[in-house]
Amino acid sequence: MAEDGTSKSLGHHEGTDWNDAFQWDVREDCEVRQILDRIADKWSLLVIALLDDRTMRFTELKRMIDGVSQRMLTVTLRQLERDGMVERTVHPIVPPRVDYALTELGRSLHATVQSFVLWTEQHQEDIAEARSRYDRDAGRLADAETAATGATAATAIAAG
Amino acid sequence: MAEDGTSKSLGHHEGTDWNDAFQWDVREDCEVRQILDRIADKWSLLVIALLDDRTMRFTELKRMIDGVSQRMLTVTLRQLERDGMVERTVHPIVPPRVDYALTELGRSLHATVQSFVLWTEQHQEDIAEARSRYDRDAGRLADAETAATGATAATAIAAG
DNA sequence: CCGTATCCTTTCGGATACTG
DNA sequence: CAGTATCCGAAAGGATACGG
Repeated sequence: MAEDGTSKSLGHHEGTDWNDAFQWDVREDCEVRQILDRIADKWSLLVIALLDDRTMRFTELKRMIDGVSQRMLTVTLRQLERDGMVERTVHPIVPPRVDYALTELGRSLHATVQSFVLWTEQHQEDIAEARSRYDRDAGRLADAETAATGATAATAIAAG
Repeated sequence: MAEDGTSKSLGHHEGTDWNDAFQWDVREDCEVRQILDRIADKWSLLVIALLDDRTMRFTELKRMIDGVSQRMLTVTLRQLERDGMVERTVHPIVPPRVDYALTELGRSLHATVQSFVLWTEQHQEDIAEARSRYDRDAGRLADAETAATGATAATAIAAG
């Protein structure tokens, strides 16, 4: 493993190859972060997923997601509309009818979302297993580390 | 792995193509949702991204992300460790040294994350543009819809 | 039917202080 | 260095009531 502490600064992009020198702009104002926080929130991905199938009305979406409150569905749809992901069509009839559809931008995101969901489906058992293991072993390091430090504290003195 | 067929009500439609009959398990207890909420939170993706490059220590991560508080970095790392995404190695020396590395599971996620980030980078201008447009036109529907409903309210009566 | 407005609870997350 | 514990403000999000 790498012993040296050659920490590279992430403030600027130099390497363009993601596999070699992978680095984001990790700052708070990074746009990738902003956008990701938006579309990866509690409901957005579900809305995108459902709308990729077909155009839907407000009540349809609300019924199909059915954990969502009226307020949050409205907020989510407004955000997605603002980001240019969904298009909102109001039909001026007496019982109002509003249709929501994905834009081209929204459809292009769906392909990526799909791969994400696929990964999750493929690995959910691994994760569940890892969690069980972790929860079962909780508290094991109290013993282990006390013994370890007691044995090596006098011999292993590292420089700050 | 994952050759179940018991817990999912997803895959039993004849149209297994995502483009045709796309549907998730949209419920609250959907595991895809659970996992997605975990890894798509404020810091997890950044940690995964940085650790894919190489093994890092706690302070290194803290310095490179540098918007994160000590508390949140610890919480994030514990969650990722619990989910089997990162491995934590404690060296029993006097100034404690703890290394964090991605597991195989974590590395497999990185590929997907990468495509996600790529999409965001490619479309961030479109999104910024859409937002400007939306914000500029805020309030336009007050006039438009008032006029529209006023003209059509008497004639358009739709059934419930 | 499709929202908006308000209230209120829960959660997130930073600041700080302390431990080994 | 690498945490843990506690406090507290901010934000997310549900419930409800009301409006067009």
